[in-house]
Amino acid sequence: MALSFTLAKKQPGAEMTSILMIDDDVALTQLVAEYLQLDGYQFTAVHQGPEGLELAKSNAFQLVLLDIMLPGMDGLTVLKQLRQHSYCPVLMLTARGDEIDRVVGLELGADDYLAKPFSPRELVARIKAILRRVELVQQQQQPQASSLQVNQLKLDSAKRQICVLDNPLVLTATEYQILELLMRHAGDVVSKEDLSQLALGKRLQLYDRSLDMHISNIRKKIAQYDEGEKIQTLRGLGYLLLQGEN
Amino acid sequence: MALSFTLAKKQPGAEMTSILMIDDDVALTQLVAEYLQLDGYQFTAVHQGPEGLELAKSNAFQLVLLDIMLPGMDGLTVLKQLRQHSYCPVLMLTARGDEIDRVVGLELGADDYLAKPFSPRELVARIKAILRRVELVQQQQQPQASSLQVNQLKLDSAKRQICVLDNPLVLTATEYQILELLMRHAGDVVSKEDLSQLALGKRLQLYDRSLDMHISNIRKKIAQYDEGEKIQTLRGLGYLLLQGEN
DNA sequence: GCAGTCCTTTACACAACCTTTACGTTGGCT
DNA sequence: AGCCAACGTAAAGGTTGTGTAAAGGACTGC
Repeated sequence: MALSFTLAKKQPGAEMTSILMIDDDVALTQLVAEYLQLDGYQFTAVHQGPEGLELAKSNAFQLVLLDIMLPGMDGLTVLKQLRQHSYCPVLMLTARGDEIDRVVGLELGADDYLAKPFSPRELVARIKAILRRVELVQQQQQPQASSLQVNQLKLDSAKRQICVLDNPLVLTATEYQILELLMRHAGDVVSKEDLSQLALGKRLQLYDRSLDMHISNIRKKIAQYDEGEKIQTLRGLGYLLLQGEN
Repeated sequence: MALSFTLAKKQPGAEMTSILMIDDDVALTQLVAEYLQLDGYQFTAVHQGPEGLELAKSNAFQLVLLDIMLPGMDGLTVLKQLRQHSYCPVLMLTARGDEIDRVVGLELGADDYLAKPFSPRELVARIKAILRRVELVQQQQQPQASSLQVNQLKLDSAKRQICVLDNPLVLTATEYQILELLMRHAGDVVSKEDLSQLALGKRLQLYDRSLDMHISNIRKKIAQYDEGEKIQTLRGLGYLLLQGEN
């Protein structure tokens, strides 16, 4: 028998963001529960691997906090099995300095990691970063305007071309991706982390300057035709293409 | 997030693109259902081989997602039997690193493969790539202008001849096909993958340089008569015949 | 068989590209 | 002011994709 799925309608705002935590440390999960509920998240905690895996696989959660040191089923195993079914974002919780787990975890498809002990504030910040990025990605999957204009910049995504004052820019594939992202979010700050993951396809590492170089090169190319059109830097936050009058 | 999603419009009144998924993993089919419906596709899932085969044979679907590991009837068997009746495009879903299934599948006429676990984003991208290519093929089967001119190049498809500054080029069948494709899409980037599938009739493999050689030979032949008329390379993207003034 | 034609593979050179390095500058902080 | 982390960018380094000659196969017609 053929099953046809109809899409459950998602009301904006009606649905809370649900977070699942898989960690055997009950006291810790209670602490985290308090903080996340204060921030308006729906929170669920389980203390065993298999149980957590089942819940995570249900795709009922927008994010999973996964402890690596778990009794019974190892956290990395949980992650590996989860990844067979779901791309639900996972934030790993590792013992301090456990470099190996961290690397393996990221390779298995974790979205971020956080070393224990962590401050609740930092946890919330990481969670927000992941969720914001997921939303960016989903936005990118939506059909997008094939052409748009920001000040003197004109984007033609069918031709993969960006023009400044009607002069086509000669951009590399990466430069094009970065500039397109900035244009599609003109007026918003785009963080370096987001740019790196979406355009370069890798997490931003400490002392990684390659994104800065791409921005530098894009600026140089734009400046050939228009000295006024500038990518703004917001120190510590990211980059911004100003929308509207200069 | 906005609830109302606009569909990527094809022709007015054209029916929706229907996709059939044959996979025993119910949770996975539900996840895929959500994503594809968000993208405006009509989606149907079945969990058994024979049932899927029947549906696929009905030609009611523009594309079939086919899991290789199926209980009852093996995915490769389904594919083989489907190919006796239909040329409906098939995207195989294989276990990671299952090289053998992949190769056999492509030989049996699958259009692409995707290793599990995959990200919904990647799945959508692959689907779009296949559908775009299918559209290109159908476009080619339509009656097309029997002659057209791009800069100094003149195509006479009745004679299967292409002239540069009125000098007929001596092209092999493959070279003619490639150049015709580029001319009919002058001004657009044509990916190496598309060129390979449409002109050479095979998927582009890693380290496969034969397309490069054909391009090289075509360039040489064109250059005999006109040094200015050039096939442009867009690194990592494909080739392009510039339309209009040089 | 053999020659001819065509497609593909191999091999090497090169160019484009991305990243890293290194050093200079800026801007927020105490 | 002085410090320090973040940023700008030129130059060097490493990687990858492309150009192309030449060799290797596959096929055809004689």
